[in-house]
Amino acid sequence: MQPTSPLPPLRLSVPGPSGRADAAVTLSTVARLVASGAAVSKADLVAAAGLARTTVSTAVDELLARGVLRPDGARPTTGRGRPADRLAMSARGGHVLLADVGARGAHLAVVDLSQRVLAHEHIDIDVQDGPDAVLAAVEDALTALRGRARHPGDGDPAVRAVVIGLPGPVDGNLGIPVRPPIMPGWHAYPVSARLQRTFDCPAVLENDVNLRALGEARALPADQVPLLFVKVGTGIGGGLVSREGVLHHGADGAAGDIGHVRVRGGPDTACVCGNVGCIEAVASAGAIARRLAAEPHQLGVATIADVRALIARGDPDALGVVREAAGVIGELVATLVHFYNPARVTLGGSLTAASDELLAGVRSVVYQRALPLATRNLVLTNSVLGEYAGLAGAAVLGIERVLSPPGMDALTAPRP
Amino acid sequence: MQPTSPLPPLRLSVPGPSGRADAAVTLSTVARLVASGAAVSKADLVAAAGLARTTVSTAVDELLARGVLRPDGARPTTGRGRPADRLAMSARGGHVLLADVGARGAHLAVVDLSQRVLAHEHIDIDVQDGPDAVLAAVEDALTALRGRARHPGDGDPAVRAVVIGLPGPVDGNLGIPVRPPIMPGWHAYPVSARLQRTFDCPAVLENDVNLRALGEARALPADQVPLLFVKVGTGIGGGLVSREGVLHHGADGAAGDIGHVRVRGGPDTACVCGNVGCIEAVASAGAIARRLAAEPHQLGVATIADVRALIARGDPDALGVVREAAGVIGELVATLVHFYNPARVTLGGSLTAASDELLAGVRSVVYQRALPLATRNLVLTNSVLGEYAGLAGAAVLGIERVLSPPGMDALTAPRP
DNA sequence: TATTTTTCCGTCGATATCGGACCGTGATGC
DNA sequence: GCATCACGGTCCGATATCGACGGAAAAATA
Repeated sequence: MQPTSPLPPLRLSVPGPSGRADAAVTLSTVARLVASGAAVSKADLVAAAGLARTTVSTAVDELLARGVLRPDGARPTTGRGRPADRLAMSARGGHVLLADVGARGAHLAVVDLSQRVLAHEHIDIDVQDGPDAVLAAVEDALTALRGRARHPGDGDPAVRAVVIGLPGPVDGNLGIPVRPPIMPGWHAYPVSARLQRTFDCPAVLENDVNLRALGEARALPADQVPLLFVKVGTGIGGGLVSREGVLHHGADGAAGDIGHVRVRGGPDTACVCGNVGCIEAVASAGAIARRLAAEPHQLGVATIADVRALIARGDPDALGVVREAAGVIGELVATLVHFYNPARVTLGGSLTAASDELLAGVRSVVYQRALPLATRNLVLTNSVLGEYAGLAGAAVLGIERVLSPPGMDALTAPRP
Repeated sequence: MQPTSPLPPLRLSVPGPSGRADAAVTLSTVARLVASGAAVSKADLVAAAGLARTTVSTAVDELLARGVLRPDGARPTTGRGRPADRLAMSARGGHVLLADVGARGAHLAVVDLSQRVLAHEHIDIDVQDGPDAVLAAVEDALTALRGRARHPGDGDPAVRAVVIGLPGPVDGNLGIPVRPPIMPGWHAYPVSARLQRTFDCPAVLENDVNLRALGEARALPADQVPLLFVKVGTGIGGGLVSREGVLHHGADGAAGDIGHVRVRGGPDTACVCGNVGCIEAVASAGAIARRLAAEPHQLGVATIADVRALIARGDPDALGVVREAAGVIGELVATLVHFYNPARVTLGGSLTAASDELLAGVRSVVYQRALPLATRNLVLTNSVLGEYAGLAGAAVLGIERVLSPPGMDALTAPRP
C-alpha cells in the first residue's frame, strides 16, 4: 500500500522577506491612507491602519516635518467630543504627470498626491508617427500643463513620477513596448528611460487597457474585485484586476490580450494578425464599420465616429450589426466569467460610450450562457469613468509609486 | 481645459495591517522554510529568509523547544569550513490527513510536516451515495491509515489538520460544497465542520481540480507560475495558480469552472446543465465515450476505461475522436492563454494519462492560434504528478495551514 | 604538526518600533 | 459648573531585530 513516496518535494509559500516592520512601511501606510482619502485624522488612521496611536502620531509628525502632509486647520464638529485635527497631503508633496496615449490621441493630466487634478487636456497625436515624435509631443504638452498647474503660493512642486499608458503590449519592468501591432517603430523603444531622464523622476509604463481596468477597480467599492475590463474600440482588449486590487500581468505581461481569440461566427474573416476568426476582426468597432461599409449595407461609413452616429440615430442596420457583435463579445465574456469568476465586468471603449446596445447584448448572452454560481453576484456594466478611466489608473500607479517605501525617501520638502 | 475634476476619489492600496513584524511571523517563516526543504541549516535560513543570524537563531531555539523542529545530527562535510548543524521537522510535529475525493474513488494519505508520506491508499467510494456515507468511509479509512502511519519511537503525534478535495464547487470559507452538479445531496453540507469535529483539528475544503493545480505548481520551479491546470476526465475543469503561487478562487469560489463554456463544433450537443454546446458535452472523456458508442462508430464502449483501452490499442476511430476533442480543448486553452498569459499549462485527468494524443492535439492548436508573445515562453505539458497531484496540493494546504501564525500557536510538543 | 582559512553558530548590547497608561484639550449636554 | 465624549500628546516598558564580537569545527596550507 505504501511502496514508494508518491510526492516530490513541494515548495511552501513563505511570507515576504519578513524583515522588521520598517519605519518606512509605517510612513508609507499612513501617507497612502491620507492620500486615498480613507483617513483625515489621526483617529481615522489608527482605525484604518491598525496601528497604535503613538505609532501613528510619530509617523504623522515625521510626515509633517518632511512636508508630505500638512495640517488642514478646519475642525468641523461632529456633534460629540473633541473635533479631530484634520490632515491633508501637502501641496509641496509634488506633482505626478499622467499620459494615457491612445491610437489617435492622448489624455494628459497633472495631479498632486491627494489626487487633485491640477490640469488636464487632450492632444491629438498618431502613434504611427513613431516614439520620438509622439513622446516629444507628450513631454512638451506635459511640461506646458505643469506650468499651468501651479497654484499660487504653492511654490514650485517637484515632479515625483510620470506614468504613461500605451495601446499595446509592454514590459513594465524594462519600461519598453513589446512588438505592439499598431505602433510601428515602438518595439523595445526605451519609453520609461526617456521619460525618467526628461522629468528626472521615476517613470512607469503600462498598457492602456490595464490602466483603465485599474482605474475602474479603484474608483469602485473594494468588493468589486476581481474585475474584468473589456475595451471595445478600434481593437478589443482586456484588463484584469485581482482580488488584492492589483493588475494581473501574466508571465510575459501579455495578460488581457484577447483581441485575437477565435470566436464562433464569421470563421472566414481574416485578421491583421494572420489568423482567421479573431474577435477583433469580427466584433470590434473597426470591424463593425467595415461591415457597414460593405455589402449588403453600403452605408458609407468610414470611421468609428460614423458608426456611433448611426447608432445614436437608431439606424436598424447598424443596430443589427452591433447586436451581432455584442453576441460574439458576450460569448467570450461568458467564457472568461466562467474561468476567472470576477465580481464585476466593466465594458469600455468608444462603442460603449455611444449607446447601451452593446451592454444589453453582452448581458443577455452572459446571463444566458454562464452558470448561476458565477453570475449570481456578478455586476456587468459600462465603465463608470468613461474616457478618464485610463487617467485614473495612471494616477493610482503614480501616487502609489511615490508613496511606496523606495520612492518615499526622496519625498522631502524643498524648503520648510 | 480644466472645467471640473474628471476623477473621483480612488482607493490606494495599503500594505497589510503593517503592525510590527510579529515574532509569530518569523517563527512561521523559519518553520516553512525547513518544512519545504528550502533550508536545512541556520545558514540556509539566513540566506533564504533574509533575516539576521541572531533572529534566525532565536527562532530556531524557540521551535526546537516547542518540538516543531529537531536537530538532524548528521553533519555531512561540504568540503570546506565547519559543517552545518542540520535541522529537520520533528516527528512530534504531528500528522496532516489528506483526502482527494473523486467521483468514484478517493486518494487518502497521512503526511508529516516535512512532507513525508507516512501512508497512503486508494479507496472506492461513490459521491452519489451522499455526504454521510462518503465522509464516514473517508474518516474510517483515514483513522486506520493513521494507525499504520506511526513510526516506532515517535510516540503518538497529534493530527494537526485535515484537507479534503471534492469534485465540485466549494465555498472554502464556509467549508461547504455549493450546488455541486455531480454530487446530489452535498449542497451546503458542513464538510469542514464535520471533519474538524471528527479529528479535533482545523479542516480545509477545496475543489479537486484546484488541489491538482496547486500541487503541480508547487512541485515545479517557482518560475512556472502563473499556472493553468486543465483536467479532462468525466468532466472538464480548470484550476488557476497565480504568480504569487496561491490559488485564484474568484469572487464566488467558482473560478476555473470551465466545463460549460461554449465551444465551436457540435453546437447542437445538449449538456446536462441545460445549455447546448458546452465543452464538457463535446470534448470530455464522457462525451468521447458516448460518441464512440453511437453512430457511426458503435464500438461498444461504455466506460472511460474502454476509451483508454481503445486509444492504447491505437484504434483509428478512437484516435480520430480524441483528436477532434483535443482541437476543441486546444481552442479554449488558446483563448485562456491569451487572457491569463500563464507561464505553464498543465493537462491532467484520465484521458491524458492514457496517451499523448490529447496533449499533441492541444499543443498544435494553441501554438497555431495563440500569439507568439503569449506562447514564446509557454510550457504546455501533461501533469508531472499524475494521479497524485491532488494529494500534493492538499499537502501544501495542510502543512501551510499548520505552519501559519494562527495554527502555529497550537504547535507545541506534547512532552519534552 | 602548527597555522591559516573558511564556514557555522552563540552571546551580548544597541536600536527602534510598538502598545498601554496617563493626562490634557476641545466640544456638547445636563 | 460638572459630567461625558472623543481626539491627541507624552512617557515608559516590552520586545523584535540587528550588528559586532568571539568561539567551534573542519579543511587547506605551510
